[in-house]
Amino acid sequence: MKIEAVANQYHLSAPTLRYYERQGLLGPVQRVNGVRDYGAADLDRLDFIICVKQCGMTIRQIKQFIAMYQQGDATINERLTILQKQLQDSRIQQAQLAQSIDHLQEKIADVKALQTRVAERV
Amino acid sequence: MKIEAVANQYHLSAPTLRYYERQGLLGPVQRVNGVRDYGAADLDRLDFIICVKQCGMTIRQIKQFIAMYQQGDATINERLTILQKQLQDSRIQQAQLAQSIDHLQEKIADVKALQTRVAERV
DNA sequence: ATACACGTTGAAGTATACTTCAAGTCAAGG
DNA sequence: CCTTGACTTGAAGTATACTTCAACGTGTAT
Repeated sequence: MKIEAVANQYHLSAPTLRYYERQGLLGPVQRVNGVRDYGAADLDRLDFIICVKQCGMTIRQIKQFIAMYQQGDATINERLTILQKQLQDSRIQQAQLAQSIDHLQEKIADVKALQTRVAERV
Repeated sequence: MKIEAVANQYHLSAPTLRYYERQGLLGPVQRVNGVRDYGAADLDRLDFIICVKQCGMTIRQIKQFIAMYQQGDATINERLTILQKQLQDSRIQQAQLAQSIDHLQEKIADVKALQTRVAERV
């Protein structure tokens, strides 16, 4: 699979994929005549990257995690700890977002009430 | 209320509060001998800023919203539209986060299973 | 064979959101 | 009086995550 196809499928840009690779998150991806050809393993990895990124991990943290992954089974406990910590943080983030959404909804209700009064006055 | 007290209460730094004010999000806050003294209205506004920021609005967008708010009732429909759009976006964001958290949980389960097998082998 | 689409690289540029710094003011306590 | 600590300002610096650029290579269609 070539870079633009991957970019489209995963809703990111080709430069971003190259950037991820340069940062050591992805690949090195196999080249055919110098052109990247993403395999199943690359796509699985990309899937993981998008997942933990959405969960709040930075590029640097993902990079470190990938590096540990590449060290093999010796790092498995540490990796598990990192992921569990990240899960915990993500849940906090999730709770805060839920709270802010509730808050926003209330503010919208307030503005709506105000809007009605303004409309009546006109 | 002085800047450090506000910063502590809202879990952000004094420079951030000054930055927000410089960006036109907050204030202008009243000064007593040149020192900021945050009033109830300022704190309400800060509360709003933190809410919509958590919901995904950028500083620039909040700034524009505040500017519209300061234009008065004439902008009320537009403001309501912006907030409703933001609520919609936040819910999408919330759904994506929930999905990524599920995804992460699965990955953790996988690593755990692998960890068990590695431990047995040792 | 030549144009066009799509790929490559390294380097520099951009956007966002702060943070840090230097230099100074001011009120309270020893 | 003078030091200490918290505040002020404008300007410059930092971190993160990309994006854009320039110059060039390659495979397919006309």
